[in-house]
Amino acid sequence: MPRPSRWPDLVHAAGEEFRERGYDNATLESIGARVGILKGSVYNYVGSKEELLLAVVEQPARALLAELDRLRADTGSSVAMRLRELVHTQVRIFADYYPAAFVYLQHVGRFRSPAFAQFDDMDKDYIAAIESLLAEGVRTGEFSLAGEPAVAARAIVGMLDWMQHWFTPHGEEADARLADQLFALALGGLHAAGGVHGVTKGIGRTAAPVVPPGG
Amino acid sequence: MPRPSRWPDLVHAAGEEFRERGYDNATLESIGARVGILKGSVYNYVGSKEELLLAVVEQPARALLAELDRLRADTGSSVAMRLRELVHTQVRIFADYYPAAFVYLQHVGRFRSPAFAQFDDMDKDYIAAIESLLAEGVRTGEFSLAGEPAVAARAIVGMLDWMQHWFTPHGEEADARLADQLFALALGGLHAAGGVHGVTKGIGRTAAPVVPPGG
DNA sequence: CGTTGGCAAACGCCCGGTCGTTTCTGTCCG
DNA sequence: CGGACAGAAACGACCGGGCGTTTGCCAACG
Repeated sequence: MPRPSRWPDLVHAAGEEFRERGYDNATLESIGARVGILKGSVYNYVGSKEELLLAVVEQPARALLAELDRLRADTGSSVAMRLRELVHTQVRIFADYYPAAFVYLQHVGRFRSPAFAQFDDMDKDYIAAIESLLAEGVRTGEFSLAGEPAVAARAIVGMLDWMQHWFTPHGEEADARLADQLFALALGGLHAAGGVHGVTKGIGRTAAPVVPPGG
Repeated sequence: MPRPSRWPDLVHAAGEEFRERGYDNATLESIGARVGILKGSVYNYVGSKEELLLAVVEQPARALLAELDRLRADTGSSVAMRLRELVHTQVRIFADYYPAAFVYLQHVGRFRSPAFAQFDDMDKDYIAAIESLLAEGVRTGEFSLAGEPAVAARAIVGMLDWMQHWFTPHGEEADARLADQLFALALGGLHAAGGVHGVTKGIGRTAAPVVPPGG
């Protein structure tokens, strides 16, 4: 039996351990145990615990970054189609980088070390991009949003990012169906937020912005 | 100058510390420092660190539990109005119990100690209640949901619970406006998810459920 | 025989929790 | 008025365990 370097196994084991217990509660002993070695031996492959976290988080983060670039580059499709692409891609990332993507979400915005600052920045870029995407939809009249794009963007991001608490991959097809459902919910909310439905009549006339600029 | 017991101050300080650093990274020394005493003195008021977490999380949890009861008891109003009430109440809880409510959300579903098991149970009840609320809306024809109520419920919960990453209280009025926006987004998504909009045509015909029963 | 990679043990730090001691305050007597 | 006393509350040194990290040693292998 060939004995490949255990680095990838350790990263994978760390991802699962971080997801189940959280980075702080996960121990190198338990991570090592997953690949059948003791914690001291882990250091034959790993420089530090933080390096493991970085490795876990790196791949989904890069995938998300690529999606961000794609979203910004795409100016041809309608806003709805771009949003659909966004939702589908994010669900795909959850499935493909499971559970690493969940570890990323658990820690985003809370990274301490400067080595992770790029991820926090990326997160801000991501929400800003969605925000301006929605603003574009309003500007071009594709839908009419009574509220602020900042709120809608955060609602959509929340819907997607909260998936870490309930989503498990069920194959490409089922995951795509799920993405469709989420997309329909998101897009419908945008269309309806113009005040179509009677229940919202007379409310939501926003004078002052409700989300601070810093967000 | 009267010298009240420092228990409430300590709970408040702990709430802020837990929110900013996370429970694990927060130290009794830093919590004590916030009220001007050393960590040894903290134990004049506090039995353990976990007791502090319990105290922080208790009040917002009770408020949420009350909302859950209210939601279940209310069978007179329309599903939309009940959903509106739900959204408004949750935003109010965020504002009133800031930052304690955020600490609760950070830890919900991840509590280790049996003293916190009740909260995890409550969380499950909460999402189940929303799920059956949406199912009722479909049954009575108030809206037509092509997807599964389980998905829509989780999308709404995600939208609300993710607020921990961006919401800060801005006064009763502004917060209510924000709740209205969120409600409009949620309700619109439900109405539209029946397949009203052309973009969703031909997709989202769910044959197999996409969220496992255990969720 | 050198390299690889495993193990066991130890180190050092952090932090929750304990405890003997001090300091302050207010009250009760003489 | 003033000294004795009690209780509250703060201090700060210390303990013990957990865990990241280091180190020394040894077995297997080419």
